[in-house]
Amino acid sequence: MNASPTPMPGRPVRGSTTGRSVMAALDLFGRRWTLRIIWELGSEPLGFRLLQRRCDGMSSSVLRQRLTELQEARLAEVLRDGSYTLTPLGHDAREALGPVIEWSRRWAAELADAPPTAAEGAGDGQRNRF
Amino acid sequence: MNASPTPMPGRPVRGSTTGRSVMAALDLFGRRWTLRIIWELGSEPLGFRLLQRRCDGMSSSVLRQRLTELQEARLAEVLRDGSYTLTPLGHDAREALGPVIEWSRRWAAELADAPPTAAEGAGDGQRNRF
DNA sequence: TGGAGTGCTTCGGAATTCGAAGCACTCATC
DNA sequence: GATGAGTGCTTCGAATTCCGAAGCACTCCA
Repeated sequence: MNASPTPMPGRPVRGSTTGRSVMAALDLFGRRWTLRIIWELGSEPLGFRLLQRRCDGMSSSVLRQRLTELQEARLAEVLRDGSYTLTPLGHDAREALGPVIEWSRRWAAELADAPPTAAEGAGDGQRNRF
Repeated sequence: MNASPTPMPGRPVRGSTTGRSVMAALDLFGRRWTLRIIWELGSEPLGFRLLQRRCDGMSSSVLRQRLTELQEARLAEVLRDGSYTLTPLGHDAREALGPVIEWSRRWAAELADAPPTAAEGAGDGQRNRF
């Protein structure tokens, strides 16, 4: 498998020596596809290939990696029939994600009428404001 | 600069053809350090170098990239004095992250007494359950 | 006139992600 | 009982992303 161990609370995480649980969570969630997988898995148990399709055909190798991480972190588990689900803890996590989803709607709304025109951080005018 | 454009609601996102705002948000937040930056920036405005230190010395190139993305997404902005803050929208986002932080505590607690022993998804027993 | 500190860029190497291909297997259907 | 379709999962080379040290231009203070 690849490198970087599954972030867990209590011990140092990638790029952090503190080991605070928040940072561990932020690291876990801050990996490509992790949030998405939790989201998709939240509504119903899914088999590997179906889950992959739900995630816009993400690469199987990474999906496998993420699923392993989520299992190690006790957010997901495999059912008898081989499909994946969220554990109670995993469902909690997904619920915790609820406000983020709500926020994204406001975000979309806000960007809708706000002028996306401005030279938004592109190679804009003032370079050094010293 | 690097590739992959800043995810924005309304148009297709990396690995998604739907363009639903939720997916855009999940993509934006699912980039390394993004959540962390929002988190650190939430408490007070920070200059580039200080922010970098707060983020466990993350690489400056990526920090620059993330800050640009966050500005484009209207979550962050630069103050007169050159320091970075969250916009109101950005603060909303951070608040939306609150439950995730709470959850991480429960997560830590749960993993504390749960047996971290089991062969958790490692090359465990049954390979193909067909 | 020096440091010391800042925002930010460059760039080569390391790590992660992608995606197509394939393996082993099950479950119909023929 | 061969065939085809579907499944979970691996492998592996290439593309992308990330890292981190170094450096540039500049400001502020002594």
